[in-house]
Amino acid sequence: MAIIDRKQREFERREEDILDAALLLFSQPNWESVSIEKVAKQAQIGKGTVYKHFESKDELLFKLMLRFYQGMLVTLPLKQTQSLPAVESFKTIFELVLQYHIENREYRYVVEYCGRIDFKARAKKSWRDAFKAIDQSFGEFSDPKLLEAMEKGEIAKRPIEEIHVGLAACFEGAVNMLWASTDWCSVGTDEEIVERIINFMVAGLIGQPK
Amino acid sequence: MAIIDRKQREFERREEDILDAALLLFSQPNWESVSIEKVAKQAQIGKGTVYKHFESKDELLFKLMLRFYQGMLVTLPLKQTQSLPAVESFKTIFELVLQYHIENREYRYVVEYCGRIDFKARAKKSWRDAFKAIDQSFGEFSDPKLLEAMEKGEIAKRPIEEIHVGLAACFEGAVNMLWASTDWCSVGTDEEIVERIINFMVAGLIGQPK
DNA sequence: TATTTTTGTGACTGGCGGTCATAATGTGAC
DNA sequence: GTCACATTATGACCGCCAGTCACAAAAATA
Repeated sequence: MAIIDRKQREFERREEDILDAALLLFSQPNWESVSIEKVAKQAQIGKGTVYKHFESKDELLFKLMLRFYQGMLVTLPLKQTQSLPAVESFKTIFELVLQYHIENREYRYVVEYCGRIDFKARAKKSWRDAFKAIDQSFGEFSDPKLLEAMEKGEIAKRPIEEIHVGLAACFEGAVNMLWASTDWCSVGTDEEIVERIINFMVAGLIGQPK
Repeated sequence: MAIIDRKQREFERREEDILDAALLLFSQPNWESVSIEKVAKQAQIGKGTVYKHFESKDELLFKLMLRFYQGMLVTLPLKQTQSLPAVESFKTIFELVLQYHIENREYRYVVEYCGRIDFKARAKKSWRDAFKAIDQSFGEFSDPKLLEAMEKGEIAKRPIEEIHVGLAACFEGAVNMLWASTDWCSVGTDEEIVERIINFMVAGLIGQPK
């Protein structure tokens, strides 16, 4: 048993090694031309071995994306915002999430790749489920706060889905902006973008009194 | 001269033919596996001929994307919204733009492809300029309305960039949602998404009184 | 040590984007 | 009509990649 455990651990450690090597290469602008063979070389193993751990390049990228979002979920509840008024609390969370994206910019190509329409379309059911679980975590984290804030009249009363969809769209667009900004027509520094987006999101969050 | 003109026209017509053939193939879910050779076959010409018109597959896709946005610019001013109050006018425009995306769903893979971080990173200067010009058209179309609405107190006074960034992010996220919805965990029908997003955007547009 | 099982490997396959020598076509002088 | 020349179209070819698989190396077991 102890042997199986050790082997198991070694196997998993190697998986982490591959992921680390892959992220190192996939964080470079030329990431599209990074082949599995190069990842294998970086991890100092053979190409075939990579396929013992990940059944496709897509799965390797998907696992990296999962690591990114799980890391985000971990950092979120650390900052205690209970004592703040709801709107301030959400503002802090928005800032945290956007900041996390800025600080973990090395994942940008990977995360964007996994957000592509056709990546999603060919994603296996288990991947969709993993993704849904993350979405759900966010919902569980924020929905009680939202409902309470509506009850207290701090934000306009309306179907919670409206806020979900609005914030999700805004986040997605904002992240794309932050991650692409250096390469494309810049729309300002990261800080400027964050500040502007957050003001806009807060306004959308509060909503208009009926 | 007349001959050059005719040849020129024929050449351009063939370019349109290639673009049409390409869109037909690139609008299918398997678009990623569509090679230039298949596009050529669809257009009933040789592979090399395609490269006489477009210096790379990227350029072909870029030209298609331009067609999409130019089409959008054309449809926008058709709907006269001058007489409406600013907020209602913007609401109508939001709806028009989102509707245009829904109705021209066949461009979704192409437009998404050209929005990728690394596509933008390797884009030639002339492509960036073409894109900037489109952005500018949107600005010229909406900025006067925005400033007037601020003056009249219909929306909160603040730097116009805040609205730009917020709306742009929201649009981008919303479009992604609409275009991916069928393939991914659905967040509602197109109509529901549009309605929710628009409410959110309007709230963000109006902003909070200081 | 000998045998079996597990794990690691890189040569190989089919298919891609892009190139380029060559073929096909069109043009204008005579 | 024909011929020399210019223009345009072509697909065989190159280097490269994702993924496979027959086999080699290593580890476990006897």
